[in-house]
Amino acid sequence: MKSNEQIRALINRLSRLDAAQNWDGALNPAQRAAVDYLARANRFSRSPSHVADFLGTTRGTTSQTLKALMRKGFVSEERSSTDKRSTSYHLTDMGRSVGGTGSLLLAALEKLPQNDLANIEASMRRLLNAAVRENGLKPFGICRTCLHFKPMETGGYCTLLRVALNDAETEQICHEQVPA
Amino acid sequence: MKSNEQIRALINRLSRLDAAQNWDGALNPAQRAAVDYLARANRFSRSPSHVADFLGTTRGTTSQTLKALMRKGFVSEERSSTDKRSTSYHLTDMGRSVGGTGSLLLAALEKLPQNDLANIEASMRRLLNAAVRENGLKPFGICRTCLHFKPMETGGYCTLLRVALNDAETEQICHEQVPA
DNA sequence: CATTATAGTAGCGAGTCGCTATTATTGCAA
DNA sequence: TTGCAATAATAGCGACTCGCTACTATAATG
Repeated sequence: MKSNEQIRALINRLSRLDAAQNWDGALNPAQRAAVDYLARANRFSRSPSHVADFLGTTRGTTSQTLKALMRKGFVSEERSSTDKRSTSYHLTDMGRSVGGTGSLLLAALEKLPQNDLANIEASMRRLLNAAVRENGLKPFGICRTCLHFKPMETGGYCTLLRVALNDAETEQICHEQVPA
Repeated sequence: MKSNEQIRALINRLSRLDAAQNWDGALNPAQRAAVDYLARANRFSRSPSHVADFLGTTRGTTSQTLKALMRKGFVSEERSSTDKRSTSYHLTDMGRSVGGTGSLLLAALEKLPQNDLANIEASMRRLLNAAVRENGLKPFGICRTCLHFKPMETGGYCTLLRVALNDAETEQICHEQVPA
C-alpha cells in the first residue's frame, strides 16, 4: 500500500473513532462541527453558506443542521437588515458551553509530549493548506493573517469590508480571508 | 482556543472535506472505509464485528454497510465452516479496483515534499497509537509487528492461531495483533 | 445439560447528505 | 427602468449512517 494511502487511512480512522465517541451527548458529529465553527468564526462568516463551505457540505444540508441546533437551543438566528436574503447564526450560552468534552482525540492529545503536539499541529496545518490549495477551497484563516488586515493600536482594520476589528475579532475565522 | 482543540478541528475538517469529495462514485464514505479495511485485513479479520471494531461503529451498522456493498458487487460473503455463526467478507475484483481515486486528501499529499510526508505519517501514527492506548481500543496492527509473530525463511508463523503465514499475509492487518 | 456468551441481523427513529426545485432578494445591464 | 441573471436560504426526496433494542442461531462453559 502506498504511503499516501496509509496517511489517508490513518486520518480517516482517527476522525471516525473520534466521531463515534462523540455520539453520546446532545450533538452528533455534524452538529458539533458546526458549533465548533461558529465558535471561531467572525460576525461576517456565520451564514449557512459559510458553514457549508467550511465543512465541505451543501447549503441544503447545513440549513437542516442549523435548524436542528436551533431547536435544541444551541444557536439562534438573526436575519440581516442590509441583505434580506441572508441569515447569521450565533451560539447561545448553551452553545458556548459545548467544550471539548468526551473526545477520544483530545484524551489522546493530552497524553502526548509537548514536542509531539507541535509536530502534529504543524503537519496537519501543512496538509490542510495543501488540500485547500490543490482543490481551490476557501482557506478560512483568521483576520490577523489576512492580506486585507491592517493592525491598529488596539485591534485592527479590514480594508476589504472597511470595518474596525476589536482584539478578539482579529483572531477569528473570516470567509473572506486571503493569506498574506 | 487550546492547541489540542485546534488539532482536533484540523483533523476533523480534513476528513470531512475528504469525505465530501468522495460522494461522487458508487461508494459513500462509510462503505469506502469498509472496503479500505477489507483490502488490508487478513483472512481472520474480515467479519462484520472486526470491521465494526476497526471503524468504531456497531455490528448493526456494519452489517448494513456490508450488505449494501454486496448488493453493489464490491464484496462477497463466505460463511465459516468451523463456526457457523460467523461470516467473512472479501473483496471482489470490482472491490479491489476501488483505488484512491478522486480524493482531496491524496491530491494534497501528492504535492507535498517527501520530507513532509514522512513527518505527517509519523505524527498521525503517534496520535493514533495514543488514542488506541488511552481508550482501550484494539490496535489492528500488522502481523509482522505482533508479539505472536515468528519470522520464517518465507513468510512467518502465528503462535496464537498456530498457522503459517505467507509473505503477503505478514503485512496484513490482524484483529488479534498485540504490538511487540 | 443448562446457562451464558458470542456472531450476525432486522427494524426503528433521528439525522446526514446530495440533489432538485422554489421563493426571496439583490445586482447588473440594456 | 425594467428585465434577467446571480445569490441566499429552504423544502422535500431518496439513499444511507448510526445507535439502539430485540431476536435468532450457534458455541463455549460449568
